[in-house]
Amino acid sequence: MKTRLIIVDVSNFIFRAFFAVRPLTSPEGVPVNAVHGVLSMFLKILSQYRPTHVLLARDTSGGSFRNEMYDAYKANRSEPPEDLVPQFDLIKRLIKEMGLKDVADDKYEADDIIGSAAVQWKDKVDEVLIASGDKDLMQFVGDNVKMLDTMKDIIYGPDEVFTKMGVRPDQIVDYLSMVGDTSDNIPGMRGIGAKGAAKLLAEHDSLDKCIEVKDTFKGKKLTTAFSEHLDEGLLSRDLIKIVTDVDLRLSFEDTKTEFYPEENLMSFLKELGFNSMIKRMEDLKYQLATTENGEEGEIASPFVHEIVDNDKKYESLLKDLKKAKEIAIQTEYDSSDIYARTLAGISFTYEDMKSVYLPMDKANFDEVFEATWGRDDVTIFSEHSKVDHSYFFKIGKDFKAKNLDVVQAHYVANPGGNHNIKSMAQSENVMITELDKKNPFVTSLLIEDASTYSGLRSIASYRLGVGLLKELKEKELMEIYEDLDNKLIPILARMEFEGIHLNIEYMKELEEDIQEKIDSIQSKVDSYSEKPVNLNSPKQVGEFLFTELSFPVVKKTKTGFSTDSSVLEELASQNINEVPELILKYRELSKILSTYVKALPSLVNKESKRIHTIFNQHVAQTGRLSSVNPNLQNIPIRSETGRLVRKGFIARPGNLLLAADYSQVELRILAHCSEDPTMLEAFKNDRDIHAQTAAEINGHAISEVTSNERSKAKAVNFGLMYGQSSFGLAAALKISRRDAKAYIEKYFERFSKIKGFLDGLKQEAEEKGYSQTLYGRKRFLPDINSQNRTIKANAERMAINSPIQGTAADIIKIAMINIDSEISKRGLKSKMLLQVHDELIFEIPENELEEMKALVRENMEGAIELKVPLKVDMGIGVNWYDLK
DNA sequence: ACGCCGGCGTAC
DNA sequence: GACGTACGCCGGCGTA
Repeated sequence: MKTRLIIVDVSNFIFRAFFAVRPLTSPEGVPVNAVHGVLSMFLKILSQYRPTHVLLARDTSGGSFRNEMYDAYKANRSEPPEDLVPQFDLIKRLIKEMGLKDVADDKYEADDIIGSAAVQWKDKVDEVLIASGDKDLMQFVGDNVKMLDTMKDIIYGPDEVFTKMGVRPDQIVDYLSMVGDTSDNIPGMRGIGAKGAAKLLAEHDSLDKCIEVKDTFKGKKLTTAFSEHLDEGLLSRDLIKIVTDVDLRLSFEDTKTEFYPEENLMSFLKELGFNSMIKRMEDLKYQLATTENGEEGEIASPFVHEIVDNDKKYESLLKDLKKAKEIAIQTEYDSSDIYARTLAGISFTYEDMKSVYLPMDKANFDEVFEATWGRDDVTIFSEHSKVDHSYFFKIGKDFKAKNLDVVQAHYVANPGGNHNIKSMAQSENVMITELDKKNPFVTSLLIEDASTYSGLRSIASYRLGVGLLKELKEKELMEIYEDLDNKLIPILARMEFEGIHLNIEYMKELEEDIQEKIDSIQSKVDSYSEKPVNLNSPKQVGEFLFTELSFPVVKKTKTGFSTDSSVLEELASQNINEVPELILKYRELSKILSTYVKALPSLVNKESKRIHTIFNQHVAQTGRLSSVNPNLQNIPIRSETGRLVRKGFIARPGNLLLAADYSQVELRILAHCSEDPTMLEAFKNDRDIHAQTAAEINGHAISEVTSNERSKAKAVNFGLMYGQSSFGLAAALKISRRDAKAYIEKYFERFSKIKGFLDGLKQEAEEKGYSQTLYGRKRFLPDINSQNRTIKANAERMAINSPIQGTAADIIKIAMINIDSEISKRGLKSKMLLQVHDELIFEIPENELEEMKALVRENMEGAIELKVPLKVDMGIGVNWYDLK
């Protein structure tokens, strides 16, 4: 077995861990986040990089000989943060309990210990890995010495060092001597930067050689650097140079690592409250035990990745698949193009720790399908089942198996979490640390790498799937997953697959029209300025308005003057000149041009000639969908110019577009939940809700409400669902804070049940730690009991908004599911194309119009029974613009 | 050259 | 500090 020594820069680990891990305290109230982070990194090193020997290098609290050499050495370092200080001793104890060997020395820094160990022991071992983020240590990289960045999972050998730094490892000292190192307050040579240093060393090889020929240098910067700052360079070099003959007081053999978590360690972890770490330890023990007999010259991995490369293996895979009740499947496509992609390979996991990779050229897809997705007595765990669904639509296959999409399930169980496979594996203790974040196409990989890459993912899905089934049940979220989100997956796949037609010629014309207007505005603005102003740059606009033209500053952002539309409107109202108004117009037009008119045509699919957005169902924390590439949920409608973009979205010949949108769905949900009699009554009688609100507040009849009164009431109706304060309302309505406050008070007097309901939402969230929709979808709000007022207030607004927004999202999901099933039951040709939160858009053959209108209305209005009716408005047209 | 972030603006 | 949920463009800045 190959031997591998890993030397860990503990100090570097501690600081990185402290800042990377959120604050955490032990049951006794001691901060322990850095301890947790460091332990996590140790475990990762042990499980992922399988060292046979480990040495931990520590700093001591006092300075080193370098401080005697140079007063300012590390002078820019501040004291360690208060919360970190008590953790140093805990980490020392952790190292002891883990049985790891560490070295520290009063006179030297961790770097010197690392350098000494690397140099003194490198011939005794096959490979040395230095685990640190410190560039300085790259000077030791050589044939069998490498740097390991555990945060990024990158190993730097000589070539990688050259790629990253532009110099060879043996030039690193000279390189840093010239460039300097701000983190250690090492001056370097003023006037020489990264590029310059790399160039000099490429030409002259070393700093000494550069000094020999410095008189031939051209250019002021370079000659000054070598005449005036050479001393700093030489001092820097002495500081950077790492000592390699420190007496380590222990032998290479002493660092041999046999890691068996013992009772003392476990009880220490319990003291710290690291319960999940205990499970990771067990896993690690299991992994280490199962892989002790790695092959000669190999570093062992606990996972087995098989490749199906002959008929016998293929037949045996099919046999195994047919028997399995739970299969994790990782499909690998050759492209992200929904029409062009084909399946390149599949990785299967049906027993723990093992994957089987099937390159599709070795397989009969129909047979594979029948053994897996085509069965109704199997559960399939996978990472992106929507993609598989749309692929099966394309090739005409019927997905019958029970589907557990681990991303979607993880989202339902933890809507605020991160759902990429690597972070899920980490947070769910699945212990697959070998995963990396990249998502290459397997067609760009060697088959061995493809099988490992894909196989790790199928293994992760398998382990995640098993855990998530349990978690969904425990959190009472199984119904949300099964009845809503999971059922929606194939429907979204179908919508994405259908896409929507874009009239490219029209977009081209619109582009020219708008560009012309923009150019004319730009030239008008330029006449007010000495130099041309890039109106797309808030920085330049700010300097132009507030410095050159001396407009009064309205508000600031953290980087400078604010120039947003509210500021520009304020400036425009001062009637000083036309510039603020011109900029407002410019902003509006350039937004439409760049984000929509120019961008959309480039996203038309070559083959289908349509735009295929991707609907994400695991992003918005309330349960809403989101739409990307492009986002078809924010196509302009409010301004007329923007609205013209909608004319570009057209129906197929012989078809019409039908838009059906819920009227005031969120306010109806609010009325239902709060049971406010006035509001219930207004909706039951289908009154104009905002006018009715205004009538109530102002104490007169609905017929006497002015448009100003109505818009005030509308602003409050919306604002209160977002948890808006009087401050926010005042800003929105441009009225005084006092008036806004009085208005809100009057509102709550008149709608007293609403106040009680909203307060109840906050209180419930405080007690339970989460908010909930009518259907039971949860959003966890860990900040709801924060001591920090701002953070708590934020969480409170989420506690108010999420149940309302989330219930609306649940309702439209149900409508979509029912409509889809009704369309297929009746064999209609109509297609659901888009969802825009409270609106569905269909493409309908003309002869199905009346039937579809009735069907859509019935299923949208009937999606849920509330104490008020749900109301749907419809529009029909040949393009999206006309749907009003 | 590329990636990330802030500012801004679009939708519901 | 102050209005919830998203996505994407651009400029500017740092190399994460």
